Amino acid sequence: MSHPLNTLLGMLLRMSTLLLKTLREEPADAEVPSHRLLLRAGFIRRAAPGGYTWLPLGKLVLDRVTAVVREEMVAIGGQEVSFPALLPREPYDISNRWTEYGDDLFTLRDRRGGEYLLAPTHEEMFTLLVQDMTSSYRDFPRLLFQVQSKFRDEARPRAGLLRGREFLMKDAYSFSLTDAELVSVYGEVRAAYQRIFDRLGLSHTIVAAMSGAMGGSASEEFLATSEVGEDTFVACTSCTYAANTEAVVTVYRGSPAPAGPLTVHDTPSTPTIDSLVDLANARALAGRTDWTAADTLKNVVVTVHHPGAEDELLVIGVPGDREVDLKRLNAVLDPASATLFDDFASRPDLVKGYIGPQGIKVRYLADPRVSLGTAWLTGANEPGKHATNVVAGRDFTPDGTIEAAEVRAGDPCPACAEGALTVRRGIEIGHVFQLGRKYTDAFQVDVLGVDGKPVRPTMGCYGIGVSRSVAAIAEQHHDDRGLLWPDEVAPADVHVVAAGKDGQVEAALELAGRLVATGLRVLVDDRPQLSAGVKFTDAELIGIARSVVVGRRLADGLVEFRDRRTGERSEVAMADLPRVIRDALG
RNA sequence: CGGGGUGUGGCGCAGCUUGGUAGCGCACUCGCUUUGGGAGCGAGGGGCCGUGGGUUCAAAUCCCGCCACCCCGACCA
Repeated sequence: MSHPLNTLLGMLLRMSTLLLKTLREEPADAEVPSHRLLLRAGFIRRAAPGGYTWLPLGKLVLDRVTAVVREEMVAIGGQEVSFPALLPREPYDISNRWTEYGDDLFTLRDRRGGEYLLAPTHEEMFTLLVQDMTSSYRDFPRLLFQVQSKFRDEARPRAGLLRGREFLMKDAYSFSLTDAELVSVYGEVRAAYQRIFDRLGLSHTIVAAMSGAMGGSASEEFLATSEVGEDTFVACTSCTYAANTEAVVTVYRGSPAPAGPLTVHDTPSTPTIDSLVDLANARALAGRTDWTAADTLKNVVVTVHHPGAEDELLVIGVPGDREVDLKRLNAVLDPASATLFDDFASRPDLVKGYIGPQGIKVRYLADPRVSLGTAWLTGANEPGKHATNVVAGRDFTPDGTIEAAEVRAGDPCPACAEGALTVRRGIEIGHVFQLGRKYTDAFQVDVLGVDGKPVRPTMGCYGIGVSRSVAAIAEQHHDDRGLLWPDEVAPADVHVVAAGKDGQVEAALELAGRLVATGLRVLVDDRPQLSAGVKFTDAELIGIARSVVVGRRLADGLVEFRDRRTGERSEVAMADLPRVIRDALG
């Protein structure tokens, strides 16, 4: 319901009429802090599987976040457009993403049977638009963006806003004629992203990343540091290297010692690495009693699923002290995906527990640590037998290397000699990458160059999860009493609480009106017949950092000013309040 | 899609083992009192117990199927 004062510079929100219901109890369905608090404080409501309604308070925050993103994009020359979310199949067939995106794509048919999709991102449409509206080098470079709902049929939506099937995203695309120009635009967008996330109060790390289903190269992610984040990343203790674990490059800095001839040993009942190491030490295989899991070569069989094609069997060799990280594996295989193979009955040549790379009949990819000349204790491809001194390059030759082994804290940094990696978690709030000509090639976009010959533009692609950022902010800015929004995105500048019955509500409204007239955005708790305790608790839950209590000192013309961040509480004359608030807001 | 869990007024839960037609706290409505840290008393309103089938004189409760949601794993902003 609008209020006459909203026409002035500021904004007045009255809790007595606001569509708001705070929840005293924890919602049973919500696990992570942002989800719990946003529900409890009345910012969002679940409306569909993976879909949330933005309530008035939440919508204010969402719009503030959007405004920051928009400002910074415009500041670097971005031009805002808006595409339909409901799109026909054809462009996505041309880019092959109708198939590559797979089950994550929401598809539907119209009444004539025509096939449509709800767009997961808009590379195709931006590319077609630029093709349609440009014709020469004079039209470049261009940076276009939109802020729009995206749709992805996530296998498992989770954690409220953190992973929905419908979510708000800012997606931007740059079109340049030279690689150097792309690098330059990329740098500008990257810098704008840093400003955006700084303004949003999001503590984040920029990490090297894989480019995922969009294709391309030179990819970096902005990860908001958070324990509930779904991404794991590493950072070096002594240099600036940081990477998503998916993108970590394994370094092998050893130099293999000369090895004796390959020897096969009877090793009954040793189908696991642990049992093999125990037996090797007990029997002193090859005269050694210092065998560890790292001396063994573990060979893991996976089924690779290629979109729109036949499945393929693949064996991956990793040091026995490491697991195959399916997340990393899937990242390097993208758009194909892999699952562990377990139908060993159908492949007698693959002896479960005793597989070795020597003479193997399926495609074999090895961890970089399995480098030329290294010797391993591994399976002999016969039940109950293993072999020592199985040397890479002599006894077997992998079909290639693969980054699929788990990354661990303490692993050597690939970028510097002395550093070790630490492992942390984060929420992916932004992603920038140099897409290249994948889409301009697919749509054969050519424009006339200076020399009159056709030039094919190269693209950059830059995304920010806007709704997800709201959740990330909530994750980083809350305490045990509730949310605590950074000033830039708070639903209001100040929360005025009427505590008392002797005219405090009327006085609070009058005071709120005066603050609004100075341009402040004010949330006033003018709910009648509510105890002060309820109002204080709700104020803390909602999380506007500055509050003003109109209460028992009203008769003396005094109110209490509170700053939840500093814990400061002071008595202030009402006349001084606008200045005090301005000072606090900085 | 694999594993685990849960579906009972708006929210949080009990009842289910041992079938008998639904209850508690919060929220909501009305009255009186109360009013600076989640008020008190009294009187009320609101639920085809996720859904379809079965067993039974009788099903929230027992049996079978389905669906939804949450968590963990595999995919993404």
